[in-house]
Amino acid sequence: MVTRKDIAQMAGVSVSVVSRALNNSGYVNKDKKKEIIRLAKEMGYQANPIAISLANKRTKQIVFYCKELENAFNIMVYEGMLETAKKYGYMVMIQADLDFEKIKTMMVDGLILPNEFLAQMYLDQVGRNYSIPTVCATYGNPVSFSRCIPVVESNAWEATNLAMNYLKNNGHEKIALLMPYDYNVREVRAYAWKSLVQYTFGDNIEKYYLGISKEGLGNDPRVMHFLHEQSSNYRIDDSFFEKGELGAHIFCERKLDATALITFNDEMALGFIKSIKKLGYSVPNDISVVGIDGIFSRRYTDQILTSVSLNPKEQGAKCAEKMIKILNGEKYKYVSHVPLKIIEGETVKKMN
Amino acid sequence: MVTRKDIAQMAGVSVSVVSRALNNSGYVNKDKKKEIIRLAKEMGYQANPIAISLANKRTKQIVFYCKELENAFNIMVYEGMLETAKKYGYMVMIQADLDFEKIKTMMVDGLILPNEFLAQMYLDQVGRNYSIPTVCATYGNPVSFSRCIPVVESNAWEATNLAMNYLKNNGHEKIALLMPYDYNVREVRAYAWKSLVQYTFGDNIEKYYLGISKEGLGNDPRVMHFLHEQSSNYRIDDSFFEKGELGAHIFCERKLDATALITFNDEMALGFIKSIKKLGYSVPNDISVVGIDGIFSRRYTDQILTSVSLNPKEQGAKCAEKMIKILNGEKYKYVSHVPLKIIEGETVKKMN
DNA sequence: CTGAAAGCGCTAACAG
DNA sequence: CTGTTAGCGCTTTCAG
Repeated sequence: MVTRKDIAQMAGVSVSVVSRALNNSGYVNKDKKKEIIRLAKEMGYQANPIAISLANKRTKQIVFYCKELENAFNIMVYEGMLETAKKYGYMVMIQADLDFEKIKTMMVDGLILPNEFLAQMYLDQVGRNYSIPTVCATYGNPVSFSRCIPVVESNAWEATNLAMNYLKNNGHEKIALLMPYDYNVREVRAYAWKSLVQYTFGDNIEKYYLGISKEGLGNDPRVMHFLHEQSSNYRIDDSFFEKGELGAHIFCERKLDATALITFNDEMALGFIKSIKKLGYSVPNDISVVGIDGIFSRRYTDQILTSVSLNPKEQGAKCAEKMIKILNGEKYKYVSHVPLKIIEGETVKKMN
Repeated sequence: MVTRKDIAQMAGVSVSVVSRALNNSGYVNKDKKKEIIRLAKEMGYQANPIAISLANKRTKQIVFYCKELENAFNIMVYEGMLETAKKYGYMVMIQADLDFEKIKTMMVDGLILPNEFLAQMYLDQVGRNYSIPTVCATYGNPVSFSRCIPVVESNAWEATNLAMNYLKNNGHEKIALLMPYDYNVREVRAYAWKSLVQYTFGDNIEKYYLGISKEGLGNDPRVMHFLHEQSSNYRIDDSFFEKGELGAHIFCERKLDATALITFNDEMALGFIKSIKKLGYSVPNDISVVGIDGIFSRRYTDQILTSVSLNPKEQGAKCAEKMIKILNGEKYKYVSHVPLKIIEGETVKKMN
């Protein structure tokens, strides 16, 4: 490996001069500069990024600490970061091995977390005696770290409201909710839905909440194979789709008279739609479905899924932007918001 | 930031002793060692990975240089790497910004490339005057770098043969091929298919090759919007699905009497199936479909897709393993192979 | 405009 | 067993 020292020797100058020439900083004789640059090229010189980082105390690298990469949503978030960070000369890498200890050994300037739950875990596990500039993508869920980590929020509460409004405007009254959690879990989509359907469903409300989880379904054997979930530190979470499928069965069994359904995310919607059709329902004639996410798998179904987009790409972009502001010591807002929008598909029936 | 020097001062020893204690190397007085470790914890010491890397001349990091992350196949490859590398104390990160120059500024020990085409581009663009241990996942395509980069091959030629055999065993004779390339492009699936159907189709062979590309379809306006493809350095390649959809239309227009179709990958199969059903065909009654990949989106369609799995996870694992052998200076095979297998789904009709 | 020198935080002989 | 010393490759004063 050729170093600046080698070039200096060849050029008959000192390393400082070589550094200044190559970095375009400080005074260097024009001719010498040219010669140095020429030599560097000729000798195939490549700056050692590690040495630079050690001296500068910054790496120009940011890590996105995210598992569940099979979920296109996260990829879209990453894509947004990547583009924005690039503009500022930063690189963003994905690190999917969720070993929090390992994060301390990473050569990066900052850390971006994909949701508030992970942020909470992170703070609990390593937050005490370790700190690196951190930004978190959030979804409006109630968490306690609110004041510790700057966030970029794509509000799932609002998203649920949007979905509800859209369905109501299309004449739907009885709207069920499909979730991967128990009825009692504090989740913002559930809050939004509950407050809006309370009057409609009254005491029956819980029936219209399809909570696909061990707690929610008790000993239902069909849910038991989702138990593997907690088992491995890193796993392909392929269960949203399956949970959606199971949701369809439960929907039938409960003989729900809902004309529409909102799902936790698009993946669950896809699973639900596949199974509900097999069970003899037609989408959207018998049941309308609205997902939340806005990922491109929406297109996979026979009818393109109607979804509330959480705008993952913009969220990612804003995360990167905020991170870079922090690293540059610039002013930044503690909380920023990402606008949402309905992406109309073909899974909602117009009742009016 | 507290350093080993600080700890040394506190403990009244030299940095070497601290280093030896913390690294568990060389002789250190037992009591002093304990005290040092205690102090380190108490003072919240965190080793600086950059300094360690500079001194050791290795980072214990590997980069997987891969765009098209929205394609679950690549994610599965990554997942395999991740797990294997972890066992050996290595981290694998994804870098999706395909700026080859940037690769030189990365603080990693090795580079894994996702396919032979990218490897070719890499060698052409930066291979001359830069070199870092590199491993490439390949698919049996004819490329010229064979001697420069160790590869882990999941052979798509074999996969195509497997698919053909499977279809033949199920009584299919006329088997079409759906590809994202022109008929004349050198691609290994096409080779395999051509040699097996030549006798069946004779001069008509080209009709049964559905090549969804600008060159293949000439001025067909429906293919024109795929032209954006070359435009950006990083892009979400969402076009396989759409190309599959277009493939269905062309299939109808050509009034093909094929009873089965093999597709370049699973994504294309999903697109094809969605559209061919809209055009009034039933899958698998009117047309059987076999994909190549074995990704989990297979499940999204009403009938689970039958596919030849290229075993992405194992391929990724082997890539990581080979890389680590190289880095450790151990012996390794230049070419390794990944076993393939048919994953039966519901998209192939038994004709016999 | 240039070069010597100190330093980034850690490793690894090697003499004691 | 311990401490000194000389790096790793680059940056950045600061005196000349």
